[in-house]
Amino acid sequence: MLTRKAKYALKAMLVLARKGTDDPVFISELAKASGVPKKFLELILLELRNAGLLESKRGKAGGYLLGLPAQDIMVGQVIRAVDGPMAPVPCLSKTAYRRCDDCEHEGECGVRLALREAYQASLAILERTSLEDTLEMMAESHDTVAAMPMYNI
Amino acid sequence: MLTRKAKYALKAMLVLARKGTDDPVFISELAKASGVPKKFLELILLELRNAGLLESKRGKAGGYLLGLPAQDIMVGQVIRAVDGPMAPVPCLSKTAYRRCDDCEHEGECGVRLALREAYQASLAILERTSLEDTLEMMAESHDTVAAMPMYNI
DNA sequence: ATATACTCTAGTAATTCTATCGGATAACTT
DNA sequence: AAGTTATCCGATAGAATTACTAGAGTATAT
Repeated sequence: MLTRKAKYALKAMLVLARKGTDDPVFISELAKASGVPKKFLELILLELRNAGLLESKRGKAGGYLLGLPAQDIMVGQVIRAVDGPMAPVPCLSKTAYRRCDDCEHEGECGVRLALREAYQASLAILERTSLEDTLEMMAESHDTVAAMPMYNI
Repeated sequence: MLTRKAKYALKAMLVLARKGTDDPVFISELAKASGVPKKFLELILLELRNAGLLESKRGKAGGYLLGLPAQDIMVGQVIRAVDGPMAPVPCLSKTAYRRCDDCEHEGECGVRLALREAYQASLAILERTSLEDTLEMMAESHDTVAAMPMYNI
């Protein structure tokens, strides 16, 4: 399960991506728009900024804005920035590889092999789905709903 | 990240699958073979049994054995049995669907759409990869290692 | 009977998650 | 220069989850 933190991060990033402006947005505004507790969001935005996904401006008229174009920020990057590595076992992680302390022959580790393909498939998609792509899916799904016949007039 | 519990569950199930016998195996034996703390394993095996993936025999000469043929037990089932639903957000879960309390229009929820494909891809693989398949992969990877030229004679 | 092995309910220490507090720092305004 | 506004950041705290462990109970083979 995704942590609340990662969920909040995605929400906030999507709000910023949809806004599409070059003017920074206040945390308070983002908090309201995304429904995330302001103080918690502060923390999250800071982490996203330290990961290079956001830029910030301090002082009056400060706030946050995307650090890259929305099509260059991948869903996987956002999750990884706040939740850490996504791999089901450390020995499958690309960004934070670590040997499992409990298995001696990694090459033949059943758990690793059982999860490997599933993880790779999921990762491939998370690493090529951008915020922009997500916005498009949102627009489409909205159209779909709107295009559905209204029987209950 | 997979919990240790799920990892232990997979390990134990794989030991049983490899054994391939119809005689029950002691928890203590299983604990030694899989490197899982015995008391903890007890708990895990019980859950796997309650999920129908294992059968048990009580009393002297008791123990555990697979409840189904190894090709009919899927990696995803094992994980779900001990860790609960695998979906990144409850509104994507097939087995434990729940509306997210924080998003009102589910159809247009960005988080849901951002994760949907990746989750489906991963799930599809976890639900069609059996213990038997995993054993085969283990054997293959073992062969591969063994077949590698030995330069350091 | 009795020894053996699973069953099952609690409990617990450690860690992680989900925030919140409060003050420091930066920048804009007047 | 002073005041206002907003981010920065370290510390903290309660709740939930994880990873076990204890111990009493129950079934079964011999």
